[in-house]
Amino acid sequence: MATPCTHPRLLPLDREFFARGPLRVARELLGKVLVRQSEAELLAGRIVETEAYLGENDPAAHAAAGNTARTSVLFGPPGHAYVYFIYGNHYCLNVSCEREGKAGSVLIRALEPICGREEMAKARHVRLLFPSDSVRLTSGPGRLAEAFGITRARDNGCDLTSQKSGLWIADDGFRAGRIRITARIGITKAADHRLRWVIADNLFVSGPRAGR
DNA sequence: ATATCGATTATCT
DNA sequence: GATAATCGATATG
Repeated sequence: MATPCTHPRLLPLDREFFARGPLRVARELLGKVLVRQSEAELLAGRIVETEAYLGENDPAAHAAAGNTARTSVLFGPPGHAYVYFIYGNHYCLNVSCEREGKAGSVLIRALEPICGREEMAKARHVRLLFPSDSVRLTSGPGRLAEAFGITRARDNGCDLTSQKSGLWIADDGFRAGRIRITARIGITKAADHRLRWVIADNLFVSGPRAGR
């Protein structure tokens, strides 16, 4: 049996939180909690790694292609999920920011599991034999999406400021300690800007040198 | 420890 | 037709 989740209230952030520039939102999202609630399960993970995508003038951003069927959520109101499919295998989750009409988003790159580890392990096809195995649940954008059952069909465009969507971002009072800012990972265009925020020394941060 | 590669498909040129 | 905001496996130092 999975251990029950006992945690302070997980109330959603308000829309104004997201109605700011992606740099600010990327920084402020560190330490917040991504929550998935369905009839079957309650999943929660603390955000430990984010990246800012700046909108139409950022060559690395999907919004650089303009407002298309794929990217329309990015041009909509803030606080909504932009989910895209990549490399024929993986989904990734962004939150839209800025005011409606202006693109800009934050990619959620890694979480530290808070509750629902057993369910996440099942979704990820991972066996939790040692404590260190939990790193592979949510360390990386594709991994966390799989752990939370996030797909484009299910979640693209959903309101991350509402519990009714079943997927939201909460503040449980935790405040991130030391923070590091680095270049973004896995991109070829505009790769020289420091637009990635991580909680220093957190084992669940993705990429090399994050611990094992 | 780093490097390289295959998977597999939506989207854009 | 090429590429991509990734991951897991395999090879090599």
